[in-house]
Amino acid sequence: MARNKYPEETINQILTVSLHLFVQKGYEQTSIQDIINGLGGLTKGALYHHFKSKEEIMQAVIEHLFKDVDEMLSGIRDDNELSGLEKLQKISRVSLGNPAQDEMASVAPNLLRNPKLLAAQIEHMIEKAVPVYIQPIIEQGMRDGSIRTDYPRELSEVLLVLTNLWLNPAVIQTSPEMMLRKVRLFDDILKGLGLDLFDEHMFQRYEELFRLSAREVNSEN
Amino acid sequence: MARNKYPEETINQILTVSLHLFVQKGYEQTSIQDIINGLGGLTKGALYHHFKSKEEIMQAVIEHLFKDVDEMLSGIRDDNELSGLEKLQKISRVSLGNPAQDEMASVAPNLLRNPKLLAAQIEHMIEKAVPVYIQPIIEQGMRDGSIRTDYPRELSEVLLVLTNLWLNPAVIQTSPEMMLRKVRLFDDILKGLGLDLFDEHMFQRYEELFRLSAREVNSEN
DNA sequence: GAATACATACCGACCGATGGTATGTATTAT
DNA sequence: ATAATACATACCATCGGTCGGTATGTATTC
Repeated sequence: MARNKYPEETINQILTVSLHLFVQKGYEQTSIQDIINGLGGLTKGALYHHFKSKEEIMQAVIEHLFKDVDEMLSGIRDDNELSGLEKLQKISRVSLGNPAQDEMASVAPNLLRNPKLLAAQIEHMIEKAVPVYIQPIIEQGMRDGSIRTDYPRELSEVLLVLTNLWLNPAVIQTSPEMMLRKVRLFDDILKGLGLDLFDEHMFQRYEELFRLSAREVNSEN
Repeated sequence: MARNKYPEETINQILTVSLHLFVQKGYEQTSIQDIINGLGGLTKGALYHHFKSKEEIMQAVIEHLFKDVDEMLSGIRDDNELSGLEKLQKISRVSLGNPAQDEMASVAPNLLRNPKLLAAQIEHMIEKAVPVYIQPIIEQGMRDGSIRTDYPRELSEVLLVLTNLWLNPAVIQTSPEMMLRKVRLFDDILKGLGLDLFDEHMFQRYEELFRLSAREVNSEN
């Protein structure tokens, strides 16, 4: 293949193809040859010129995968108009608001069959999302009086563990009915901690989703 | 190598060696040759006579790994002397009671570096521990009046997700100090749900653990 | 209680595919 | 012109797995 004047394009293509394969077939089940085959003429030498190992490709893919959510979180964190609580509300509205459209979930239907990706998500959550975004927001909430807790760090972790793992259908497959029940219990838990993240509007979305799916099941007869 | 009159011994040896390697180096990083090398003269042919793939060895190892905890859980579940709540209390006493001695945690210090094992644990939790043990116990508690909830299934999942993932130092590495704070927040969450799982005695253990570690840090000067 | 028939435990050479490397060549930047 | 870069090609050790074969066990028959 002819040499590309703009090697970034090549790199991006490698990452795009790899992302698709890693997410579809799983990291371990994707061979370097699979990636090369999806690259339209590019060869192994080219790939190993840009990345020094399969693992490094994975790392780059992960980074790219979390870039969007990181930008969303930092945008909300740095919004000067909102209280701590309002920021948390906004985050849960965005990340739980469109249950079907979550990029990660939509492409990786079952993270348990993709353990490497699952571990990467947990690691990102603990090493980055909690200390860099959620915990600072909660601490702001403690200062501005919108959130009251003795455990900012620990509460951040609980919030993310529950939303990103327990409420994540890519980790625990969940029917719309059960998802509605889960969200209600989640709301109970948060209310018990003095946190009020959800408005009626959000429940209505899940209820609608539930009613839609129920109708589908009925119409299958 | 001479033929073994009791082939179960051979199988058990394969499983023992594999468990050690999988847990120490990780599943993907353990080669069949590694296992064979640890087997004292047994060869590849023998190994593949007893197991048809590396994956099947992993499955057998996992099963063996969860046998103990399963027996503990079913024993408590079938205890006719206890209320539902008392059973939950007993379970958390046993599984959170000796933080350092948890078999799984002690052998696999970092599950994020062993994603396959992590996924297996989550799967076991959702597919078995919740529906077979915890949920029935909670439903008993609803009948005998010791537990009040509208979400037996969902509450079971939350309990296990928080204890087995969030409170699991093999998943999220945690200092004794932070572990104490986590357990306190966990207790707050449960109390908010009307669940009272912990007695003072348990907190004292974690506090003691904390004080011990603090002294260690001081004596390092 | 031999002889026979079959099942099981194990051996070790071999296979294609895998992730990775070494080296060569053409193109671009300086 | 020359150095750096983008890519190709040939090659490597190791990987998980297969297969034909042997030795040793057990059950059945005579």
